[in-house]
Amino acid sequence: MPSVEDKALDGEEPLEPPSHMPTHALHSAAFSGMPVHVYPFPHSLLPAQQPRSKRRQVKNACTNCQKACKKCDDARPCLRCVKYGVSEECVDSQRKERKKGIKRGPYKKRDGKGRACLKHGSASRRSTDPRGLPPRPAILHLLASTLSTRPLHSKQGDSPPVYSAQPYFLAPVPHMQGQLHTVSEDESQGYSPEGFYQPTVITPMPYHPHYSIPRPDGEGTIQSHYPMYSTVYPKETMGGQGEMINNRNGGQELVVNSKQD
DNA sequence: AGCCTCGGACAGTCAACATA
DNA sequence: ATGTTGACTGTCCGAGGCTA
Repeated sequence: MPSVEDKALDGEEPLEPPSHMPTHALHSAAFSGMPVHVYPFPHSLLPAQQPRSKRRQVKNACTNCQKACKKCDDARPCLRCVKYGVSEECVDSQRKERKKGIKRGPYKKRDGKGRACLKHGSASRRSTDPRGLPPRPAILHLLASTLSTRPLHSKQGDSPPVYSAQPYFLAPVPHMQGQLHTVSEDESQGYSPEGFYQPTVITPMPYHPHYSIPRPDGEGTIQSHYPMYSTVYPKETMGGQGEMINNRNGGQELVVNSKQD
């Protein structure tokens, strides 16, 4: 069973998916002047052809994560090592040299239908809905900073991390029910019979790439470039070693010394 | 509940091969 | 020279077991 903290690290399920339509709104809002409630969109009702976001792998996991077969990240120390207080052991694993000179048989010709490689056929698997449903337009994507989840990519020296949006839908407050966009029979196939507004995409707020953690000496906080995970870091992991630097995102971050003399 | 282990699916890489 | 293919290698999901 994956532990809760691994889930938190993974950010795969930022919110517990409701068993059916949610009964309470996350919060209220106004959309196009209309009062609405914002609900997390039930995963079970997400269009099946919506691709499950492709698993993204880091280029090089640290030795600890590699050993534990757990998700690593590009930062050093990685989140997992920081969490377990082994930041100083968080080093890139060595990659073996690729074998060379291996002879290959003749190639199978493609018959003009996409890639022959079925082993990597995730794209074709995702492209069609098993129910034959037409593609649905995007459901409203709202990204609240407190609900933001995991980076699609996050790499030191790379562009700032991009975070995926959690799908939400807007529903009118109860007295507005009569103004619902009603989903046609065709549209509703495989989806909630309950109405929701015409799919609308709100551009996500840019992810704020910093979070604060208390300094070990109690003097203020430290800004780092990880998302705000639910995990609570043990105090000893900060250890007092390391130094504060200004990062390129305009904040400060703690650089942990890998070795102490 | 949290942590550890580990089998195996998945993803990325890149050299061999094909072709313009 | 450039594109394609597929073998190779690494990552990490997810299930099961163990411990506190």
